[in-house]
Amino acid sequence: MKSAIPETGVPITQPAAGNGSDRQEASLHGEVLLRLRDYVVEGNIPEGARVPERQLCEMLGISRTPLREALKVLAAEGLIELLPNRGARVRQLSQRDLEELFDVMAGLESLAGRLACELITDEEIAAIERLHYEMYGHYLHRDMHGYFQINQQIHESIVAAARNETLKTTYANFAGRIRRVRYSANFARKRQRWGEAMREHEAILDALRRRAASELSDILFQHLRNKRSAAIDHLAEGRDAGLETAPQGD
Amino acid sequence: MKSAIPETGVPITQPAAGNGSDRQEASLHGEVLLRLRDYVVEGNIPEGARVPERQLCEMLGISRTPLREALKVLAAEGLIELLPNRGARVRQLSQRDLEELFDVMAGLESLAGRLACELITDEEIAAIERLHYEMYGHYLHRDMHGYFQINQQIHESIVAAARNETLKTTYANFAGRIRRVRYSANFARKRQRWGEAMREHEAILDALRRRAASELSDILFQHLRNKRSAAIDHLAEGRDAGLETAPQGD
DNA sequence: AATTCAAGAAATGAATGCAAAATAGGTTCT
DNA sequence: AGAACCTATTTTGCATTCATTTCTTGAATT
Repeated sequence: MKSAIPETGVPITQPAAGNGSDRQEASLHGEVLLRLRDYVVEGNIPEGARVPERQLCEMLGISRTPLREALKVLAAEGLIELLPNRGARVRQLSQRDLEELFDVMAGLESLAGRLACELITDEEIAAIERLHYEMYGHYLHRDMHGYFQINQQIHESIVAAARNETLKTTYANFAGRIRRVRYSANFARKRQRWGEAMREHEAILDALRRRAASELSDILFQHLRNKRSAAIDHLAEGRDAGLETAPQGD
Repeated sequence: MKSAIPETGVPITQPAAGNGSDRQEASLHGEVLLRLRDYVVEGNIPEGARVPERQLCEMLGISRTPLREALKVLAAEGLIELLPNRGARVRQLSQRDLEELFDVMAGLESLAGRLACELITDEEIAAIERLHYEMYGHYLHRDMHGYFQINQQIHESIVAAARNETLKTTYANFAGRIRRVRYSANFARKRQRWGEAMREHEAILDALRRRAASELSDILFQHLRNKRSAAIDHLAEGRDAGLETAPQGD
């Protein structure tokens, strides 16, 4: 059979039992939504692959009703797409889609920086500085993975400093959509681009210290724009080489 | 007796039959989603009011399954909230929520302006200029309603000029969330603020003509920020005066 | 008279059932 | 042999049904 889905079937026994994150959802639908979202975001289903309801139901140990509700929400979030009478597919992002998503992310981070300048505390800045130096260490050791993680923490700290939950949620949504690509995009960085990124980060910190809102906004946008280029280039190469993440199974 | 919903019950007979907008949704769920979203955005249900499923089902002439799917999506969009075992309520926006939403809108428009500078054509700018002068006419005649409409068209034109469908969709989503407030916020404009807004619009056009991305980004953000202040002030007054829940009827 | 409690009614959350559409498989025709 | 067509199976979309939970209402108690 053509099950595009690995049978990581862990039925929902207790709702959100014992996980650290503050997932409050008590309803089955909410639980399914969270699990499915993670499942898709983490790339467990190949891009463009069909997602048969029945199989997911069995995997999650629920009936189709709450599953279908969750699918509708995920579709609204842009993670999957629903083909009329043909079920759900994991959304396949075209190059243009990625460009658009990266630009929106850039806009959101740019906004976050602007807002952060208004209320950020010296302590928060100090925390970001510490992250920055930690990241610098990873840079020096050419530890790409560590660098990537800290990098993400820095950007998240800036978003958090914006003190805008709506922004944070929206940012998280978009981040989820491009997560896989983002990851590989970071690995795609050439040495040269890596050095650039470090310098940009220093400029970000500098602007943040001075609470220079407009300037920080510009720098962040440009920084993300550069990331976008790297990511798109990388993806284009990958796809040209024929390793598009194809619908496994045929 | 406690039906918060006016019985504007027009059952769904033909799916999206004969409406001009390109609502393609062939599925019942999609149709319900579009109708319900409009219904809520247009303020037909008072803020904070319960949205009984049964009543909506009768109103739309459908069963609960597709309705509940639509409600889940609307909740994900932030238009309504779902209380476990207690049904759906139209989301009531706190002052803080509004501030956050306005700021995110400001960020999105700011981004739109920045992106627009990259590819906008002279014709598009000319079109916006025409709108601007038309709006100026409304301003001179103190025609608030006309002014408001053109104003919105201008902002939408800028978003369109950004050539980013993802941004456009996201923008539309947030615009829907604050639509009611936005409207009354515009009416709240004092003469003085109105004049300011006109000047800001001129600055926007100027920056756009020069394709000055960063500058336009700043101006747009500030412009929306000022709108935000007006709106929040207005709302605060209204709520203090006790007229919180809203327009229903017209 | 007010409060508390309880039983019935109603509404929600989820599962099941049914009709229509799509897919797969085999057959026929060129 | 290959393409087109027709039928059987699967899958989807929606309605209906069932089980809990919440709300209502009325009676009993203090």
